[in-house]
Amino acid sequence: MARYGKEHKQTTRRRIIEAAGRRLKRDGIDGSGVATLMADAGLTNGAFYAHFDSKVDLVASTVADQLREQRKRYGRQSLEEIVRGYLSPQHRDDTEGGCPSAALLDEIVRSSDAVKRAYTDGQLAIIDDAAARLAPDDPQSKRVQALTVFALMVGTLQLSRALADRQLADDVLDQGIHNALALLGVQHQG
Amino acid sequence: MARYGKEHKQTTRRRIIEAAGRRLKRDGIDGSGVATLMADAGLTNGAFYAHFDSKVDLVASTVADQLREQRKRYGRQSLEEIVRGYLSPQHRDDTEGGCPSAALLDEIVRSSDAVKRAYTDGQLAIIDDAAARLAPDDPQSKRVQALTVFALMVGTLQLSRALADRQLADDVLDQGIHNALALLGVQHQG
DNA sequence: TGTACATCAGTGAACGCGCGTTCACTGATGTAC
DNA sequence: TGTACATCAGTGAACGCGCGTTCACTGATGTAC
Repeated sequence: MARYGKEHKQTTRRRIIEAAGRRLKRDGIDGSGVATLMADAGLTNGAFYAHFDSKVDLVASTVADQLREQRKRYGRQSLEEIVRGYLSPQHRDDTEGGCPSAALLDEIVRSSDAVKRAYTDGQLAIIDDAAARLAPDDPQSKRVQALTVFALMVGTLQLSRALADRQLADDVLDQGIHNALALLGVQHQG
Repeated sequence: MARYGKEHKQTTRRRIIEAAGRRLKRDGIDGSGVATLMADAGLTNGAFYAHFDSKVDLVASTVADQLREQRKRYGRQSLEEIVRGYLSPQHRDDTEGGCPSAALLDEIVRSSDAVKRAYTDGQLAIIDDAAARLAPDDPQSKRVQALTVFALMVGTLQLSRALADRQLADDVLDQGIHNALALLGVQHQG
């Protein structure tokens, strides 16, 4: 291989992390091997350790990246748009492109401290953004509420994904939107 | 080994399934090997296939058993007791003795159809019990509500487990109890 | 009552395989002269 | 401008290990005589 500009290696690292985001959410952490993760990025297994210390290092970096991207996306939407998008059939049917919490939360809980810390830090940043919208003058007062509404959304999406009955799964999403908006005190019709 | 009474093999099977319930919730499905699961039951790996067709068969049987036990336990409690017990610090800190949904839901979603079917069937039985309490004359009308409140509880417990900040994790549980009881229309103080 | 045999739950070694990780090597490019 | 060399991202084979699964064997007991 070639000697590239100094940005090349960083670009490759990003490519690995982005592909890993999709793969991990699809097959789980334990279900995704290093060779597969590298093949997804168009590379072979041997190059992995030039970019990451270990698989755990990649997982922690990927979780952090996923949450950073999610936070950026949510910054452009209203709380109601976030709730409606989150609890949509499209999101339910797109695990690999969707919320990392819904796909990986209970595997993250079982993971090493590095992964848990990356998750907690990234998630709380998203939560604090939401709390700041609920109470711009005292965000701290809305932190727990924002967390529990997010928990409701995560659990509802997971359960909707587990239900084989499509109609029931759709009804659960609609009821989840209703519950989430009610707890947020957001006005809505439907 | 000996030739035992005809109930002996069934007893051993139960022992494997009960130990597997704890191990799977602790280490996850992919994280629990057949040899470990058998050692937990005081046996060696070779005997496994005298009791189960495959690891998937054990997982499906264990998920079904876990939900059957959970349903039985909930039959002796009021809805408010269930909610308060579910969202207690004790339950959060006892993953291996606790709710199989909170520990395994997103891994179950990724599993084979046999495991998903065992999960859906067992979970809906619990949900229909709850719906029958909410509206004895028309349980069907409360099914979706019962499902979404359960989803809230699962998501809240998972998130509480992920948070390193103990105070915040406790506050999330308390707020979750408040939200769940409010959505159920149950009177409560606190 | 005593002996020979059938039963069968459980043992433990082995199977091929993919895991995370290591490492000697490759080869296209930028740099030095 | 042309050649020799240093760089270093990436390759691909190999490591020991644990995975799910198979199978020849064991040995304590119940049954037959």
